[in-house]
Parts: sequence; structure tokens; C-alpha cells
Amino acid sequence: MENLRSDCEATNIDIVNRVKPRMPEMNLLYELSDFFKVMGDSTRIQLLWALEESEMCVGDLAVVLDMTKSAVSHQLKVLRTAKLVKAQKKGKNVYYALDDHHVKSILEKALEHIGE
Amino acid sequence: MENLRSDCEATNIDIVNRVKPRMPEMNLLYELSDFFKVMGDSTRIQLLWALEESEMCVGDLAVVLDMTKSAVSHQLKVLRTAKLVKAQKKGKNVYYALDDHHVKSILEKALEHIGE
DNA sequence: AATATAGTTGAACAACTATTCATTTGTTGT
DNA sequence: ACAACAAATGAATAGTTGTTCAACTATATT
Repeated sequence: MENLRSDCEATNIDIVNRVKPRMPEMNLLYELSDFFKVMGDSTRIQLLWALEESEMCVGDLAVVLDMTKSAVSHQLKVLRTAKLVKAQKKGKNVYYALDDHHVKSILEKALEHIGE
Repeated sequence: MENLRSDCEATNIDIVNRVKPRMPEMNLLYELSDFFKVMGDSTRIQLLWALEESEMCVGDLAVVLDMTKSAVSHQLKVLRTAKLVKAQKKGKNVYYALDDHHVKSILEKALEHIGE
């Protein structure tokens, strides 16, 4: 027996009955929104944009974004956890690169939406 | 004279000099991240998904999402402000519909990223 | 006119998030 | 071994965000 949170009855029962079973699993919804949450920060967008131009180390990214290495490093970790970037150690430096070929096209679609 | 926030010098000056001028205006970056912020919430993703199936009124959306009308209304306002949905009053009800043809393709790209 | 229904709104609260600061780890060069 | 540098980390703080609750507006029904 389900415990309903909604505070009202359906107005168009036919529509509700058609749409409700087509809703995705809660699990998938969380994965989707988590993905967009990662994209929903200007620092991380800048990092992705910069890495689309070139693989870069943390210090150089800090210069490009004009932020501290610490702040950049924190955000790179978020991007790494989301599997959007990958890290590779080269001597004293850690070089980051894009790890997802969808990011570019998603950014393009978002730009289309904005530019209207 | 700029006031730099970065706490380090560039390691690869050539890369930094090539990437830095290609970075977009801060204004555009904020628009981009704001857009993704709107998508970065499971309730709003659910609303967009449901509205992709059919135009619906607030009460029906509340039933489909199993949430209160108030919570749904608050989130619909966010989506309306972001111009992702539009509202139309029909008698006692307010019917919401998608107002952006990019949403679907963006969701699809995001699903591709997740499903790997 | 009075009542019921649909939706919106604002305040409040709890949960979350990004940056800063100080510290630590690991690598290079001497 | 030691100093210098690059990056990562944890704790703290300030700012933001989503839901709840109660009050309010507007439309429909009797």
C-alpha cells in the first residue's frame, strides 16, 4: 500500500494513466539530474571549455581561469568523479583531458537554446 | 591593471596563451551554467519528461510526480523563468507545455553519457 | 453571494555547495 | 637528505536551493 505525497486527485485521469507508466526509474532520474548538476557550475563549464581546446595541467588551468589551484583542483575532482575528465601524471604535473565525447555536443545544444 | 586571483605562474605559457583568448565571455558562461542548473534537479527533469509526453495541468503533474501542488508550482516557475515551459490558462486549470525543442536532444545526449 | 477548487506565493527551515585557508603528499633538482 | 614546487585534501564558512506550510488570488459551481 503506497503512501501518497500528492495533495490532490487527477483532473484528466486518462492523461495521468498514459504518462505515469512512461516515467523513467527514479534511479535514472537521479543519474540524469546529477549529470546536469555537475554541468551547472560556471567554474566547471570553464574547465570543460578550456580542456576542449587542449589537455592542461592544474596550474595552467588556474591561470586561464584566474583562480587558485586549490579551487581548480576541487572542481576537477568533481568532474573526474562524474567521468567527464581524466587525469594523467607527467612528472611534477597532473594533466587533465576530456573523457567524454558527449560534452561538446551537449554544450552546443545548450548554446542553441540560449542564443534565441 | 588586473587584479589576479590565481596563486601560480603558467607552466606551459604557449598553451595558456592559446587557450585564454578562446575562453568565452563570463556572461555567456553564466548563462550556460544557469541553464544546466535548471536541468540539475530531479523534480524538474521529471516535469520536463512528463511534459514531453503531454501537455498537463499542475494538479495532474502533482499526481504523476507524487508531490504537492505547491512544490510542483514552485519548480514550474523555475522552468518558466528559464523559458523551458510555457503556461496557458484553460478555465480553472493552468496547462503547461514544453517551450523548447532543444530539451529533448539534450536529454538524449545526457542519457548516452550515462549509459556507458 | 457563498463555497469549493486550482494554482500561486512568501517565509522559514534544512540540506547542500563552492571557495578559502592551512596542511599534507609526492615529485624534481641540488 | 633537503629545499622547492605541484597538486590534493579536510575543515570551515558563506551563500544557495528545494520543500513545507499557511495564506492568498482567481475561477467555477450552486
